[in-house]
Amino acid sequence: MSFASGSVSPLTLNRLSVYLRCLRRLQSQGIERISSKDLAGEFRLSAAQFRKDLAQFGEFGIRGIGYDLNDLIERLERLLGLDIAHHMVVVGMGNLGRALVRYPGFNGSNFQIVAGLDVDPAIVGLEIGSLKVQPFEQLHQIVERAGARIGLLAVPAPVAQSAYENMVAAGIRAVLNFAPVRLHHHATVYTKNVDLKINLEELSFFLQSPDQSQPEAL
Amino acid sequence: MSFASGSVSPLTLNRLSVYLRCLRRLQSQGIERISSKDLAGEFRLSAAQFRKDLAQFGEFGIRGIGYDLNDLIERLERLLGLDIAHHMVVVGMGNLGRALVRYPGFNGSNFQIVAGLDVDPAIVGLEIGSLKVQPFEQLHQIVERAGARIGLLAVPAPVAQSAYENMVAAGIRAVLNFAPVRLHHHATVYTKNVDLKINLEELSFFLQSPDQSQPEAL
DNA sequence: AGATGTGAATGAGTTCACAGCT
DNA sequence: AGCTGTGAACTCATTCACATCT
Repeated sequence: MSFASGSVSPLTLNRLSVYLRCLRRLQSQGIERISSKDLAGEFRLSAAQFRKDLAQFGEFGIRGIGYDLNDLIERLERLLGLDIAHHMVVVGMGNLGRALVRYPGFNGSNFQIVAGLDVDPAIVGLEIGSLKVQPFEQLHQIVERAGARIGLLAVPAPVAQSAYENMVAAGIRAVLNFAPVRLHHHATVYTKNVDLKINLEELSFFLQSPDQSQPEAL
Repeated sequence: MSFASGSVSPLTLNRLSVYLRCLRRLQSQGIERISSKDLAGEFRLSAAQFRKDLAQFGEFGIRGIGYDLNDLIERLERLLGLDIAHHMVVVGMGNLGRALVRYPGFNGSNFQIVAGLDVDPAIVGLEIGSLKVQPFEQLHQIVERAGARIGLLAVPAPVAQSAYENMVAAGIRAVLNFAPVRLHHHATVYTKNVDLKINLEELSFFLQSPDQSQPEAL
């Protein structure tokens, strides 16, 4: 593989995930081949955008025919790095951290939570799902031993920055930040925010005008 | 208020939420006035973009001086509809639904979960946080009585569409969908997806090339 | 004929740079 | 002098329309 991954837009990338999901659904229905037009019709996507998105990474279809589902799915999975297992650690085992550990969507996926950590001695040692909460001090060893590269940051806002820095120091290479904070983030660690309140505030804004509206995207 | 809210980009809107958060932080530090340049410097924002974003809604600053924090915060809150209480219902009280109900970030905010519902009789009746899980059949009455306009959809993927339609029928006006599904959504209901796996797959992609990278945005 | 892959055209979003106010 | 508010320039993203291949 050899694409300057820094040059691919997150928008494109997130759509690839959506495409993949749609394709798998069709595959599970026994379908083996589809055109961009039919795919778009089925899932309200843009056929042109589907083709343009793929075009960044090579040729995937057969002119005059369409796309072979098995082939396309496999190539998209490789493209997104879903052909290898990703070990993740959860930092902060409050309500959110626990929900993440128990999240059934990870079963049968290539994403796996290998440890949940917390600083609070009252939480350390608890059994959550199949994991025992580990003390935060052991972050470095755990990350190293488990080969974890992804960290899910689920601590309270005031301590998020400090926890983040510990994660970076421990060798974590990508972070999903659930804390409602603008992290001062390390340049070599891919850091993405998932912020519930920002989404709610967007809904709140649109609730003010009682006209129809659709965001779409993601 | 009178802006065609349909014409405001979610990008702008989400940044307004970020600005608001940053401004509150400064306010809590006793600061009363700030320039766009200083704000940008403090929180790695773009000063020009900050001004442009605000410009869509009127004039907020004083030329030669900057912005009055109290005034700006208050106006942004009104703008986003954060001056009124938002009642929310959670549909699907599995792990995620429970975490949402217990989420401490709602305390002291204008967002409040007034009910959690589930179809599973084994879950109905459970006490989660300060709520007792209600049977899904009562959705309509609960929405009506509580004046809930926002719904948090936290059911398994296969039943998400059907649950969504029930929510729309019950009078919900805006939905945050946590299920990994492309909903066929109703035109008059503002529907937004929050998708953990899509975010992880984005991280996965970038983990493949070990160069530095930053997404930024939201 | 039919669907892909792609340059060209359009549209959206961001940054620049400065006029205008305090 | 300093900072806002904003048209103009630019960059990024999406859509169109067609040449190209099966």
